[in-house]
Amino acid sequence: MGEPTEPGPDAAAGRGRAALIEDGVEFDGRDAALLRAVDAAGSVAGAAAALGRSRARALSRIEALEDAYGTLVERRRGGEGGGGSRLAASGRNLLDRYDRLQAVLAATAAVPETVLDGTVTAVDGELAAVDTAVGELSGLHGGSGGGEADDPGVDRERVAVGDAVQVRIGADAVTVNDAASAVDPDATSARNRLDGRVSAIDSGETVSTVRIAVRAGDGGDADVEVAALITAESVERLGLAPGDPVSIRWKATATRLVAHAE
Amino acid sequence: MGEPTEPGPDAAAGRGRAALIEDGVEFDGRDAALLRAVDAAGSVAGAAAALGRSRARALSRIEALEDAYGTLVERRRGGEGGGGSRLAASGRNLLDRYDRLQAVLAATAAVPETVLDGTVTAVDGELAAVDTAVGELSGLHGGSGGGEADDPGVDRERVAVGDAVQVRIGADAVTVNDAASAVDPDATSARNRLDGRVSAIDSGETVSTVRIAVRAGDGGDADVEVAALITAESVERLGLAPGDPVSIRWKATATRLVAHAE
DNA sequence: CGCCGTTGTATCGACATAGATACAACGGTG
DNA sequence: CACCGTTGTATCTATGTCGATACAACGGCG
Repeated sequence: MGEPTEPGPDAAAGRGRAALIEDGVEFDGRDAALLRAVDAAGSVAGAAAALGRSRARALSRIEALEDAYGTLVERRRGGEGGGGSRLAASGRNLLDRYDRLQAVLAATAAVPETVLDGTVTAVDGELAAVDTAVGELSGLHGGSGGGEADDPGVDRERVAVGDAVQVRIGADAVTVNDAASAVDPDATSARNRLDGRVSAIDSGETVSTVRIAVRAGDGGDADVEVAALITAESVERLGLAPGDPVSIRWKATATRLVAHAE
Repeated sequence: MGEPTEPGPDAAAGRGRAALIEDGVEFDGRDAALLRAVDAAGSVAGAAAALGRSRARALSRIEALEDAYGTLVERRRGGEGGGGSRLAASGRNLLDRYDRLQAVLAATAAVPETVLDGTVTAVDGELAAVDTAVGELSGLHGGSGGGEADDPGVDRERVAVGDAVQVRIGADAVTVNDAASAVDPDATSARNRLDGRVSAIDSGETVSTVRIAVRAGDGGDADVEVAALITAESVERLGLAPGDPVSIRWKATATRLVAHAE
């Protein structure tokens, strides 16, 4: 218990693919490309040609999507140019939704995460407290809406006291504060707080990954490293350098608990 | 430009499905269920039977996965009980990775987000500044790794000055501070900061969604509402009530820019 | 040595999905 | 009224995936 999993750039590595689901119909990148092509070509026929796909199939695919998502494409036959199709407003919204989902997925692949093993000590609604090597942390469990249609196995929505879980802390959610000028803990909504020392700074073009070594309070374990994504400007402004004592802070609502396999 | 998109609980709604991708091979919920069943049954044959799937197919699927992800299942034939299979450590890691991805996806579906339309005013590496109705915000663009295998259309990785984009702010990344005790801006790495007034509080069991109305500086537009996920305890501690002036703050690295579809 | 249940491997058919093709319907335009 | 390119609709075929089935190889155990 409380064994820290090595954080690292590859902890969240792995590209992914995401799809929206409504009424059992998946909207994936292929569908997004189709809608975009319709928008660009002004007709389903032109879109199918541009994508090298069958026109009849493209049309029936759009109809299948519309059965689940509502009107996506306004089609008109006959008339000027023989007719044509335009993206409906709701179709554009769906594309935006997909793009944002894609952006989130790309971010989780690109953003380092810190993963700590721990055991649940208390559950209060959507929130749970977890005992880890660096002390007690609190985070959200279950997406309360992320039910899996194709994962009828164990329900991994809820956790219970005593469960072994992984605590996932996205590096983009961790705020680094100067240890000296401690912020009044009552003036902010950020709840999880740890003190540590900067152990390494990975400088990117404009964004740096700062690794903070936190003393493992439990037993004589090695230090746990927590990653934080910080703009290079902030690194400069805070004058961060390896060895500096800092205080890190992140919101419980940005912390996810995942039921650990085993 | 600067038109605020209505934030709301359904802004990020929509269930999703995610899959890891390596070497063009997708690892999805079905594969995760298979690996979990192998772990539980101790044999591929037993797992296939438990899932009602073909044993031969299950085995060949595992082989296909192992071609891309490395050894996942340690298989042994002959011997006690005729042989059997165990999940390899790397297989367990892959399952954990998938579960975390799934948790992130479920979270994005459950967590409200605020979406603002804007135009890019400056690009500096992975970071970009965007002009919106509530002033200039900075955020990350592109996942630099979220390339889509099935989306060969426009490259939506990079943005350029002048591009219309959507700024996505996850409610779980927004920190609420008491307006009175302003935090020293130089002591923290959080970069985006806005002042506003609490307009509504959606109290959940232990987590509340606080909506903060921010005056649209640009023109006479209506106020923009930004959502923040806060633990109920923090709401209590800060003594938040509708009408209260607050200061909100979130990290540029937790802000995503999405190229807007026209 | 034979039994047993498993891992390997190969083959066949069912099924779903996609492309290919053909043709009717539509409604501005010349 | 004929022309045109599009939307609808139907049908056939190719392809890939999955289940079903069959059989050889393996190795501990009685």
